[in-house]
Amino acid sequence: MITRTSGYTHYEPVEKGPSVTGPRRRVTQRDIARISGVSQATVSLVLNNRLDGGVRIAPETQQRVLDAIRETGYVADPVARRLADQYNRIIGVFTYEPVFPSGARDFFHPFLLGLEEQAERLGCDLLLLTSAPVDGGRRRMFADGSRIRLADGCVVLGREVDRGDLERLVAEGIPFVSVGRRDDAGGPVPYVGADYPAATAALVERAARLGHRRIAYVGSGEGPESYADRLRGFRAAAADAGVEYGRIAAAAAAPLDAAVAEGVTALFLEEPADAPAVTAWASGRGLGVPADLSLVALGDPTRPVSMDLDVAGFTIPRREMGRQALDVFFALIEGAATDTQRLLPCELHDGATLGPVQ
Amino acid sequence: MITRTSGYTHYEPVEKGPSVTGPRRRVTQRDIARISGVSQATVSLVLNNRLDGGVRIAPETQQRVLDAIRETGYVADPVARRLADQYNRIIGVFTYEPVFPSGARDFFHPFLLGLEEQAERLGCDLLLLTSAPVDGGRRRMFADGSRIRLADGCVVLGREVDRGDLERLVAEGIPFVSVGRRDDAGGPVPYVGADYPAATAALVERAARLGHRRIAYVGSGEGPESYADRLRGFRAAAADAGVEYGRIAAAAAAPLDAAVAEGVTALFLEEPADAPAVTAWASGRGLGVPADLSLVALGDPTRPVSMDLDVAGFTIPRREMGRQALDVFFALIEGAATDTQRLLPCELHDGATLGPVQ
DNA sequence: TCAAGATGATAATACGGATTATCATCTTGA
DNA sequence: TCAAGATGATAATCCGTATTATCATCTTGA
Repeated sequence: MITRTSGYTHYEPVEKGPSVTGPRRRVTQRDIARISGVSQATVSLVLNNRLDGGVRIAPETQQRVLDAIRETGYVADPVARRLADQYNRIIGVFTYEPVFPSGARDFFHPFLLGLEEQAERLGCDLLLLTSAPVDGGRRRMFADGSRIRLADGCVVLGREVDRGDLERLVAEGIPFVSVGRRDDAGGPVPYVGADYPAATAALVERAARLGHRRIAYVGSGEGPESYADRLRGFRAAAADAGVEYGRIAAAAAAPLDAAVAEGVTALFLEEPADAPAVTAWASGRGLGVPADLSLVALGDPTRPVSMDLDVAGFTIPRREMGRQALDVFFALIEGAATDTQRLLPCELHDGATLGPVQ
Repeated sequence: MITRTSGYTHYEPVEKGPSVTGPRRRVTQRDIARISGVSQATVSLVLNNRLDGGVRIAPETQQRVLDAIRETGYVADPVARRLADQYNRIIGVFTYEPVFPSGARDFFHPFLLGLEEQAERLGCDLLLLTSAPVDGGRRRMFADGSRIRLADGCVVLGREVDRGDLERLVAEGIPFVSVGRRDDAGGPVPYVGADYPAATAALVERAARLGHRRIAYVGSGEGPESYADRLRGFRAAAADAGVEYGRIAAAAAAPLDAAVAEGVTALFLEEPADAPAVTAWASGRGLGVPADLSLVALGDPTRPVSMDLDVAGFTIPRREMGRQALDVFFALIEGAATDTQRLLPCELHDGATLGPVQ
């Protein structure tokens, strides 16, 4: 059987009806050349201002070409440029989940805000790789007919990123930057992440200063790098401060009860979204927060309407991460020497759930 | 002086340092051809399964080619593909304001949601035209070096769209669709809009049935098409229902006072975001809502609004508008016969501010 | 036996732009 | 007067793929 490796479908070859304007043809350098009475090569040279080397074009000729360009509104076809040249100033944005989720409290939104802001500043466009086929709820980066190479490279967003995809990006030498720290994948992965270890450690220290002697990390501490980073920071800081610590696998009633029974006085939630559930559990047990038990969310304090509690935690600098991701990307492309692995500091948030031990 | 018309700057031609993997060259059809001892054309033919017409390739030959493809992991370069074809399945998204505003209740968000959803379904990518220069707070569509022609066409978003830009889009035959109804611009403008007249009329009729005999439209009724549409629907329905009506230029205290003095019992707000201000004014005057005065918001609030009042009005089907915008766009591209000017119904929202006249 | 058809594959070209080698033509200076 | 250099512009080629026209070679039937 012959499989279609390309996976690409043309627009329907429907015969176009009698359109008013006729079939739109792009204005090409050939057209500009014809209009201004020069060759295509000349147009290209003028356009790219490549008059440095041995090439020279008379000022009047240049002007004629530029005039024709202005009149026609000519713009170089980025696809052609990409083929001949190497870059087209299009930066792909790949996400495993839809870029625009329906939830109002959108996780990706701030990242995109930063990306867009910087893209505008740098004069490049963002290509949302929406065409990547979705398989089992997640987009596939390298499916047949993958269009990821349309752009100069890409920014990878996602709570959890496929290891294989990263390896392939590295192996194929496709320039890319991950938003969020990633472990090596057959080579160092460029990223701009949040400094979870430092932020978590700072909060642990704060708890220690407030007199907490037994604290617990609530969560798996594995899976996405961000989870592992939190746990790592937690452990290191607790050990440094001489605080006893343990880990609770999930924010369920049984393990939480056990922890409290063992004298734990502060809970550090890997997943900030667990805060409401834990609060409800505490309330059900008659535990006052922070009087009897302190609560820290290791990430952005999520405050749904249902919760009146101002949970202590830290803020991930999402917008700035987006911005710097593009900076790193350009540094990669241009071969500039910069740190291509950056961890940005998080802003600590005091909140009202971390108090002294009674 | 030579001006750079293209606005395009190459990435710095900096010499890349000694990379570990070296510059990996893509595997091309030529490579496959060499490996399997055939011509590049044969590879392409096998790959695309174009063996229907006069072209024939022996099964064994096909197998050799397919084997080589499998061994090398060859993937067609989408860029070259686009060049050979006419379209690149990239759809530009142009907005006059930043696509990702910081406001939580983002006005554009639902539109983009629909666009992304449909783009994924149709297998095309969205190009956010972020490189368009901003001039006086608004993006310029046709600035020098505009990259709008970079895509197969574009979707235009924005509360208010520049007439000149639309005319140029029409004149140049660039396929495009406006999200939101637009007046003709040197030709019919394809759009997917909200049916403001119908929604507004429905609310007017409802007020009439509730006994209101004097009602007022609060707003300019001009500027964006959406304002004019609301006023038109308002006038027509009021006349039909035999209700006396007038217009108040702005949601300011003086004209509102005057209206009430003249016996107006229901206010229809062109700009839903004015609701809080009007509510505050009513409360200040001791007017009960809806006991003494009914209030209707003609649409969704465009600005984040915090209000305890559940204002009667209607919901703009933003997500669906985004979806159908892409449908219309493809219909244009493919020359399919469809209505390229669509008004989608809004969903009426009862709320608690429209009541019977006491 | 040989023209007509079938079979299998390729050369050539297009797509639009970037780049290099090359070619005219014009100045100079000796 | 004429070679050397300066000047201005272009032809040719490449990038990777799709497509069409064309070309060999082999069968077949009368």
